[in-house]
Amino acid sequence: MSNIKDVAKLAGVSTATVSRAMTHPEKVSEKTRKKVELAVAEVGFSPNVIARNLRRSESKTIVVILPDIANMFFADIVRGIQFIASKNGYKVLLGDSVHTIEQAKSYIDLVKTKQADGIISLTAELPNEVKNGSTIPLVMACEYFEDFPYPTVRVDNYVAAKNAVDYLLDIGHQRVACITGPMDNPICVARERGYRQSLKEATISFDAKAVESGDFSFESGYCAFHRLYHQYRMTALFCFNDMMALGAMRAAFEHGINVPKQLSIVGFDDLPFTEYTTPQLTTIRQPQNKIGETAMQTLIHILQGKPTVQDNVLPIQLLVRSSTAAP
Amino acid sequence: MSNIKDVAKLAGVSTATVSRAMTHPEKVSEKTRKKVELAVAEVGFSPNVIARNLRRSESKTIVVILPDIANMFFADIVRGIQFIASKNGYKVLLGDSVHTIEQAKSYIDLVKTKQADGIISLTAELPNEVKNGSTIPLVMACEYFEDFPYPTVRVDNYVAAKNAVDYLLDIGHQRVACITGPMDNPICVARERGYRQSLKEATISFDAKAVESGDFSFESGYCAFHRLYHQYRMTALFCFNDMMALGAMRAAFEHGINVPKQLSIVGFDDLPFTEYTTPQLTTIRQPQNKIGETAMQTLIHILQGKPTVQDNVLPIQLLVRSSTAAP
DNA sequence: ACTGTTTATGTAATGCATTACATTTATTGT
DNA sequence: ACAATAAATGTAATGCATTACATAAACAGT
Repeated sequence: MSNIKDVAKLAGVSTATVSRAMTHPEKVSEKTRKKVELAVAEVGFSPNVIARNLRRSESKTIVVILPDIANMFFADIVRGIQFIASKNGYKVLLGDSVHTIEQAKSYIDLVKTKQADGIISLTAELPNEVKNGSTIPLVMACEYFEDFPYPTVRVDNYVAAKNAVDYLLDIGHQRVACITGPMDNPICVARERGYRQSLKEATISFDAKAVESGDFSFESGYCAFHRLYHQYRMTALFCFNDMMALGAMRAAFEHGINVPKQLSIVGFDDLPFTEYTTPQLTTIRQPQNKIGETAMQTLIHILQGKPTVQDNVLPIQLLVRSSTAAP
Repeated sequence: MSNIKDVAKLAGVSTATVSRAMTHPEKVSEKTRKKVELAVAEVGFSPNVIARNLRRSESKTIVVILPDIANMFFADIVRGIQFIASKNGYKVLLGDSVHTIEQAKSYIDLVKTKQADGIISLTAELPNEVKNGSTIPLVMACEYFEDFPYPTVRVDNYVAAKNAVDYLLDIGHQRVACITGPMDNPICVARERGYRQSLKEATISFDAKAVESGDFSFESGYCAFHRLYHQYRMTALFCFNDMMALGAMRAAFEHGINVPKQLSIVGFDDLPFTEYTTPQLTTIRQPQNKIGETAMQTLIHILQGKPTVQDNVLPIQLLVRSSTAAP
């Protein structure tokens, strides 16, 4: 492979001029630029980015840590990240932490070893050294935790959950059950608050029997439904994510319960295939793409030393489809 | 950040010794190694990988080009790739080409500029310079095309399709329709051959009215079903992928056709959520994870200059679930 | 004790582009 | 036409780890 010296020799100029001609064309005379361009084309030169990175001590690469690459929810977030990243000359390294802090750490180390400039984390399962604050350029998307020292991009989970339940109450439901996620997750805590607040405002008293928790998986939704079925007579069910909603829907189907005629179900996330299920799932749409874009934009600002918004809260949207109806 | 010189000074040895102590510990005396390790810990040194990469002119990074990051089908392939990659000290850069050759090219350029060591492509939408053969270390997974000059990892699409249709015929179907993908795709050509061969062996004559083509999307499956419905009386339907199968299922549902009682449907791919649909989809499982692992392993072999298998064909599996039944 | 080998360590070149600083060339003003 | 300023280009140091080669130290054999 040819290097900058070859070009310099061929063009009859110094390497400095070649470098300038390529990266700061305005600092070089028209004539020389032409000569250099010609020489570049002639030898088919493209700069060794590793050498450049070494010199500039930056990598123009960012790492996205996500807990599970197979989770559809992240696909559009990653897309948004990539869109803004490539627009700004950044590459995106995808790090599947498989829900382990150790893996996450290995990705964070890429920043320490100058292989990456910053991190966008889609999981709160991070090493403590990071959680407690560090100098690493990091943006958190979706997840977050108390006293978080990094910029965050997320939706208002409280409001989202409240909207969903408000809607169910609005169309006439009185007995609204709920399948939550793991309650050590701040997101879930916020959603549960929304659920409770909505009931409260409708002067419906909270019933612990109406709430079961899952772990965001289809199976856990399926099981939670069975538990609910035996302890609470509901006409509507709000699930903290779509996978659990689908699990519940399956369970309902097996009990011979018609959705939405006998039971309305609302999910959360708007996974890409929820409109392909039968019935199509009513759900809360998170602006995944926008979340990704905002996170990347924020990270770029950090890397450029610009001021950043510490807490980006993006709007959600209730998508009413055919899994809900009046009781 | 500390560098190797700091460590060398603190340990009272040369930088060469520090480097050796870290990368080839056996070439250094017990005593010195201890000293170096101590010094490394003391200053919190981790080698600047960019500098190392520059020296070694390798990046220990590979790029996965995929046509659509939001397509679930690729998730497990990427996982398999990442598993083997990280086992071997490689990082994985994910490149969403958004079905454009231009984007693909920009990822391939990463190899030319030494930012990546090789490519795994999950799409055949590649620039011609690559298609016609080049010196770039590249492995193709799933897709392929005629006279392909790179190692390939794939399933036998002919056999897979034949298995699927054989199964439908075995359980008693006589009128088996088919929704194909784009017929300029070698994969689809192979699958169609399988479909035809299966019919032929059962002495059922091929009927062009029984075949409609889609573009692998849910919508195209939905539309193709409508067309088929009006031109062919089928009791079973084989779709070239799961998304189209789901689209067809929805269309059937809207026609009041019960699946599987009145119509059996078979998909292809085994997307992660096909077991969560109602009814659960009978489909051909591709060993996605294994495909990814094999592709990465093959790429590593190429990078190490070892001999490689040119065409890796992995076994498929027919998953009989509840979208199929005897007519 | 002395030569011949191993083994350990150091020296310095290398990979390549970038950029501060120095020098040369071109332009402007009088 | 000459000084003064601006613009263009060159020189060489820099980022950092690696490794071929050179030297020094340790060990083995007689």
